Amino acid sequence: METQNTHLPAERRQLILAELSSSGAVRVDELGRKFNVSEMTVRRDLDALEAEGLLERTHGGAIALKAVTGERRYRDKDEENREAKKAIARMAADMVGENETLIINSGSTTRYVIRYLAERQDIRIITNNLAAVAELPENCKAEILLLGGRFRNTSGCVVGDWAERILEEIAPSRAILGADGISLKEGVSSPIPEEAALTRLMIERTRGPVTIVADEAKIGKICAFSIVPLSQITEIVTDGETDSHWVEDFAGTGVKLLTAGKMRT
Amino acid sequence: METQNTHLPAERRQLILAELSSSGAVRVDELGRKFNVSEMTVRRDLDALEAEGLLERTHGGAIALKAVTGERRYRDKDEENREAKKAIARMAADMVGENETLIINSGSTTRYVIRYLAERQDIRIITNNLAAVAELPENCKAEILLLGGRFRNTSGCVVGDWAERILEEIAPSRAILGADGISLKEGVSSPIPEEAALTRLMIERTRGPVTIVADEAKIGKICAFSIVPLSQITEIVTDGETDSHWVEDFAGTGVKLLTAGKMRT
DNA sequence: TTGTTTTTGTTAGATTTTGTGCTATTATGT
DNA sequence: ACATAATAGCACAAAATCTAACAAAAACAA
Repeated sequence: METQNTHLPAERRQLILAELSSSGAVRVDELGRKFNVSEMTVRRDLDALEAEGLLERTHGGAIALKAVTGERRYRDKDEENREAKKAIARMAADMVGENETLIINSGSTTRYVIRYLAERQDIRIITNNLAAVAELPENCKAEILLLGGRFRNTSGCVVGDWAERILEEIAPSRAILGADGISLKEGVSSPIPEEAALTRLMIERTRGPVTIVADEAKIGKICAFSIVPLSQITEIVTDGETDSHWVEDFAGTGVKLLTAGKMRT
Repeated sequence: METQNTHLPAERRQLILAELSSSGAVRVDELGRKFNVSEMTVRRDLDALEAEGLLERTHGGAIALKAVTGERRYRDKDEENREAKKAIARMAADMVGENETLIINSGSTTRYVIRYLAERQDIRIITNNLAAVAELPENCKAEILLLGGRFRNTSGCVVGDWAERILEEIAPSRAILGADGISLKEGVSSPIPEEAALTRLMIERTRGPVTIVADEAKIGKICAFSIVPLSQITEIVTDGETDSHWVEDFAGTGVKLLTAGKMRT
């Protein structure tokens, strides 16, 4: 290899973090060879990064933090606000009438929606939420139709062309959708362009009510990729913690704002 | 490739936990071979993990804690022949060249194939095997494309029209397929009509070799729904337990019969 | 330039990890 | 029951890695 290329210390640490997040673990000796520095220098880098809480130091190297990377992923990432999300999901699920065909997108709140609705015999669920489908119990009754496409590991869903083309042949009676940002001026938004595009298409294809499920952390937030303005939404289901200031502001938009209480189940 | 890659102690313990949560139990000798360390080292790892309350130590290995194991479903159904399936999967995965686009169907053996191949940066995997995709680790490198369709809870896959229509636009370079029945006269077969139809279409679309993975329990079996005759198959990978009588019979068919030994990696 | 600070390399001793030989214990089959 | 094989545990030595202190090199400021 060619590198007498001397990296800046800070640059080198960034590269270490990048390597770590892609492979899960790094070794002192490997990094030393890779950057043409002594192992002592690598150790100092790792110690500094650990002091910043960016990795976990081990013998011989370092491993990624469990909370960030470790094998559990979307399984407990939504630990935060779990009870609120369950309450929201339950309320949204209870609004579904008999024999409906639903379209549901990815996200941790919609995962609970799917879990609740899967117990019903009379409905069909169309979704790109692979994580939700994979964890359904053996005895689930609803008909589940999964959209195809490229698998996004980080959010446990599929996106892309295949899903979009299938969607164009479908006219669900209702949509229940999660979103990372809900804002009065900017409407509904997502940090992932492909997921934003798919959700937008889901809304276009829906011929009945469009319900957004979002816990209070999402309210007032604006993400990089806009999905639709609020005018295209029928109602928003959120939780009791939502700032009353926002509740008032929504009053003028024509969008119903429903508040779910705490869960018991 | 990374076979003699020496893992960090902490990394190795994480991998042991991952293995444990996916298969429910691990053996000392297997782990020793897998990581190229002595059995004593594995025992020390397991003891340390038990001291942390992360697993339960047993003779010959360790088992997952019941509380942690939780929801698995099609995860432990394949308890039978698990080692044989892993060996078969490893052999089939090692046959894949660089930059290939693979089509892989549902089944427990193919789940291991996907797990192995997902570590490779250079390939694309197209599959209807939802169970396999859902359990992939965070850092998997391959591009994963999931077919859409109706979710079959019992086998953890999708089937039906959507998948078939997408397939018609694809020409993968190789197919690695599981099947429940392999017979000289009746060829490859499946007990589920929809899965049979999808697998047949996968074979039709493949422009390179078609590999069937099947442990010895499937050899000689005939299921209700025929997929293709043996003449359409390039090779079959099975395990060492297969009756030598069958091995001879296959000799005349022009289909290669490959036998995987016990696991090492 | 000069002096100061930061970064890096080297050394030596301490610590951790690992492997091996050996005996004890447990599992398995007859 | 017994015998046999597999597995576990202990102790010690060897290897790898860590820590700390000090020195050299580079970057920086005046």
